Amino acid sequence: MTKLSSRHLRIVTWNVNSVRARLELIDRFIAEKQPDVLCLQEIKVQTDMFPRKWFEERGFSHHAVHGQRNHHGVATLSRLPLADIDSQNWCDKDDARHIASRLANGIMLHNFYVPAGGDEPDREINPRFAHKLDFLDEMISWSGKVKEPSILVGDLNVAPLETDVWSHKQLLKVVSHTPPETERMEQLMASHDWVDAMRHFVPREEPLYSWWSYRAKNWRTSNRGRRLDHVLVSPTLKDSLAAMSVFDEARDWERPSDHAPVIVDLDPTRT
DNA sequence: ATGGTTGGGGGCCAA
Repeated sequence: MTKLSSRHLRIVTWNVNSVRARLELIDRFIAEKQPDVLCLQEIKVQTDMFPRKWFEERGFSHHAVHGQRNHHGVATLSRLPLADIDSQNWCDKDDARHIASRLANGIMLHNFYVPAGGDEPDREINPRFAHKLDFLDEMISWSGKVKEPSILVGDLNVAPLETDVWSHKQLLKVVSHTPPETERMEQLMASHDWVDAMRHFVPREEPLYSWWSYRAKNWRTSNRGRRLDHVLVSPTLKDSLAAMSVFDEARDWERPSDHAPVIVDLDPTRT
């Protein structure tokens, strides 16, 4: 919007819950916030049906898309060139849950959609929860080999801190905030010394959410949110962090996603 | 303790 912010590299992560259902929302978001790189999750469309032209018309001519029918799917759309586009399978499934790409300044950008894990937080009776824990374990060992400088974004479906949920006590047995998940999140952070870019700007004592259930009426007043979306940066990128915001206004727009976009500005002179 | 909403797809399942 301002000339000042145009000096920054603006990266956004947003679980849109179907890209095709959200084009008007994304259009408005692009116009208002002028992102440079959009990392979307849950695009819910197969790769060859992704609306590439629609994004090209809005200046996002560089695409890294990993989609599938029905579920999941991730896409990174950029105004700046993307190189080394790569995706891989996780937990020996061909779910579309990850896409990697490299920005011109050499930063590797990893866009993830971690399994939600179902309702029952018991891996013995809930295979979805078992899959989620296995996926996180695989991410932890993979992350230990990630080279700097990298950025890991996405819907990780884990709210790691007590202040990342509306009630720590009431959510301890609710999938997304159980000890086996939050412990794995800690291990993931330690595996690369990732810097939590959101908490870099908001003290850990303060509530910070990025998702509010569709099922709650008056989501803003009841504010039963969770921080499921994350932006992690390599230690060498810490000094480039310039600003962060959860754009919760978009949760109030017509036909919203249940996730709000998370916006992070980097100072490219410090990357 | 329960139910509440949304999207994809083609009839309930996943979130």
